[in-house]
Amino acid sequence: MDPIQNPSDSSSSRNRQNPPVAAKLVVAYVQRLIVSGKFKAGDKLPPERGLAQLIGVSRASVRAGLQSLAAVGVVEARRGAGTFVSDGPPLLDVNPLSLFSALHGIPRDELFETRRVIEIDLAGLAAERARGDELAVISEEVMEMFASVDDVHRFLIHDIRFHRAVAAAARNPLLAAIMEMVADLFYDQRKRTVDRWREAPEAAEQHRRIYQAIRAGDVERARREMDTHLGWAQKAQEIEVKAAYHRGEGEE
Amino acid sequence: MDPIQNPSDSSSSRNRQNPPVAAKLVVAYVQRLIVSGKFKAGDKLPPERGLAQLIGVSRASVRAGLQSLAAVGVVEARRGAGTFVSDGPPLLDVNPLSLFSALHGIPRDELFETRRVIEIDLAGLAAERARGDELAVISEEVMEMFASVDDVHRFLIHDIRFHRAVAAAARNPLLAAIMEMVADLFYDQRKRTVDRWREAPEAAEQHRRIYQAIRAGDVERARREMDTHLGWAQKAQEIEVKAAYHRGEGEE
DNA sequence: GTTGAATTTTGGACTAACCATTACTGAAAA
DNA sequence: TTTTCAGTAATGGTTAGTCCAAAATTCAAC
Repeated sequence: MDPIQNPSDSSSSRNRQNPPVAAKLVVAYVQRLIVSGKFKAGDKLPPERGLAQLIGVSRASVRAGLQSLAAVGVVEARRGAGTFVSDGPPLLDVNPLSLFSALHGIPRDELFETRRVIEIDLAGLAAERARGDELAVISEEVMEMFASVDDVHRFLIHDIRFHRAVAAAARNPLLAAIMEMVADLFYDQRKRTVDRWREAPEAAEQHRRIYQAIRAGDVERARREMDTHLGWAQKAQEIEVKAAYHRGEGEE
Repeated sequence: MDPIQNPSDSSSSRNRQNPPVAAKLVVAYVQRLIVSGKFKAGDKLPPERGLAQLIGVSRASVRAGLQSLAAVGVVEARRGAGTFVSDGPPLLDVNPLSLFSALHGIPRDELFETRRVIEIDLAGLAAERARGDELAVISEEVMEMFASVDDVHRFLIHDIRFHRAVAAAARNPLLAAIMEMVADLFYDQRKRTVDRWREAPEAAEQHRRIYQAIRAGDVERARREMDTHLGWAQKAQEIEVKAAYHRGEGEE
């Protein structure tokens, strides 16, 4: 057995108290292999039992470490198959922002403010950088929105995809990931509060304007249209929530 | 040993409700109690053994669930004391963005671009909203920076705190949390690449300018100064990294 | 009343199993 | 030879029990 586990925690992050260190070895281990490039996105990492032996801890600790990595979306476990380095959208499992908002009672407008900060710049960058294929994706989503003004659920899906497509066109995956985290909160809530929606045509129109500004490469206009759209969406959602509340659906 | 496992026993009294996962029950359980307000920030939640019985899963599963919540900073466990709902700075344990950048090979300038998007707005908001005590904290950090231009490590600490103080003054905890995630990437690297640094006085001066703009409530100037500062910092870091590389320290 | 040593509580870790799903292997069928 | 499919191995998910170490609590001694 390992009586002493030399806590040479030279890695990044704040060095917590040394004593309760064991499962963090696993996190550090996997983290190092990812950063050093030995594990790339999509790769399958060694089975838990193997990792346990490699690192010198119990399988339970390996699982604890992998659990942490999975919670922040770095890793993804598939029963029977293995544990893989996350490939696609790097999103958090337990969206911490949602808990965060619940804990600190963040008002809706602060959340919207955050979204505006990020998405306005995203729109501006998209106007600068979008290529033909990226524009095509964006415009398709607008088209689909117009085609589904009567089906709120379907509309929302294309709404999400539109913003995601704009983020992709901005060519900054990091910003895109952040946007998705934040935007998650809203769509999640809207799925519950909205069933009928009279404003869909107006929303589609606003998205169309954003698209045209991006297509024209007009950075300022793209930012402005996105700003307008999000401001409008904020008010719209406030009304929705109030209505839902009055219908007795509350917040839960 | 038992040759046959007799799975047809099917005393499905409390059988697995869902084939997929059961540890998520724990996450859902705690999550619900937080959202519903039964657990507030700082509260101590039931001991693992108790939770296990309450929810009806093994203690190992409880630990798995809490591990996930701890990884995203919702909960905090203190050995011997208990597990508490996170109170103070709500930051992630692992910082997924750091892994994200490693995985997708995000170039430094994209990271800086992200930081600029967020921090410029943060500076603008701070200029709008900062109160006296918040201004005091910011100015103190600038002061400390001037006082430690010869001690790079100490300087960096106050650099971090300055940006954090600005974020606090912007009164948007969500944006602040995001900024910290992104900023982490840089400070983490700089701690390794920088040992001597001739530019500290210039950096301190730039921070001073940002502070004064915020204090004056001049939104546009605050944004401009922050923009300038981050652009300068980006170039400075590029030079540092090259120098470190030439010294043979590489990237790792 | 304060101190300080036992005792209890509680999270951290380990072991040793079993289960459920997925992936793999290889022989029979086409 | 190729396809199919049952059997087997690999692998993550779960459980139970045990021990450890740090923190909190209790309570006797001063």
